[in-house]
Amino acid sequence: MSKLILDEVCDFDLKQTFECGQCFRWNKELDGSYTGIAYGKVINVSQRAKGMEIDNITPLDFESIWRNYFDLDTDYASIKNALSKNDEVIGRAIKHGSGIRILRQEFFETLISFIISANNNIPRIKGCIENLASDFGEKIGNYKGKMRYAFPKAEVIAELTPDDLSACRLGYRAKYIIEASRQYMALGDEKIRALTSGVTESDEVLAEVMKFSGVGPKVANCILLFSLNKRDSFPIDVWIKRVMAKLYGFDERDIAGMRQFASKTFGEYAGIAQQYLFYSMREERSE
DNA sequence: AGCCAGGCCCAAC
DNA sequence: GTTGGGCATGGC
Repeated sequence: MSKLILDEVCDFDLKQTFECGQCFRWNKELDGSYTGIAYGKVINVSQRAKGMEIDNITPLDFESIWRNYFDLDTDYASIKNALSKNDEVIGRAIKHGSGIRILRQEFFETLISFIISANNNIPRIKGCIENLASDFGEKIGNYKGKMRYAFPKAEVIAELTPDDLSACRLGYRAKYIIEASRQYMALGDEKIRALTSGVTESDEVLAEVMKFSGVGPKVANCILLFSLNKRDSFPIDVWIKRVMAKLYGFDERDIAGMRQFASKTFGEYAGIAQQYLFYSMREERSE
């Protein structure tokens, strides 16, 4: 394990990317760097003037895992330009979170994490997921003085009972994640590959993902956006309802109207636009 | 203390 | 197909 320095990574702000609500296993260190876990690995990332520095990584892992995970081959500058060109409101939202990148997260982890996210708040979601990992995930090793755990495998959660999960404090969601894990196992590798590979149309993937227990329209759209590479997905939660009401004058109950507007205005990048809106709205709250 | 949180399920229209 | 009540837990 060693350090890796990446110069010239554009449009990547660690705080904005890790604290925009898309991921739950990245935590800020005292020095301002972030330590995170994905794909059974733990790395630490520091912001540098023109890029980033990564600790506890191998060059092979960078190429096979992290380049894709951080979406480094996507040109966010051109996406931001395309979005701003047709709509000046989104242009202002982009200024708040111009360094957001949409991570490409693992399917099963994203599925379970966003089932847990329903009617829940981000600090508690993170706590629940850490409980799950430390109770049922494989040990990765010690890093910065703490034992680190991978996200549990589907085959492990599928065999649990709600009682086994009581210490994780999932509340009524425990039964959903057990059932969803069983459904995931029952899908089989081939079907899962079809969903994750990107060959299937968004509508069809959405319908398939919504079959999971505990997954409704909002959670499904998050899974498509944050894991299944469907950047046109537009998750609508309470924060997006608020920001759409405030910036575009929608009635907060008009979900269908918002979805239609997002598709028409933001097109294939609706999900990325959604992240800028979400982040700008939450920034405002914390001021 | 009480409202709220990256909503979903299920029964009743 | 749509609507509304119920829901575990704990952050703020």
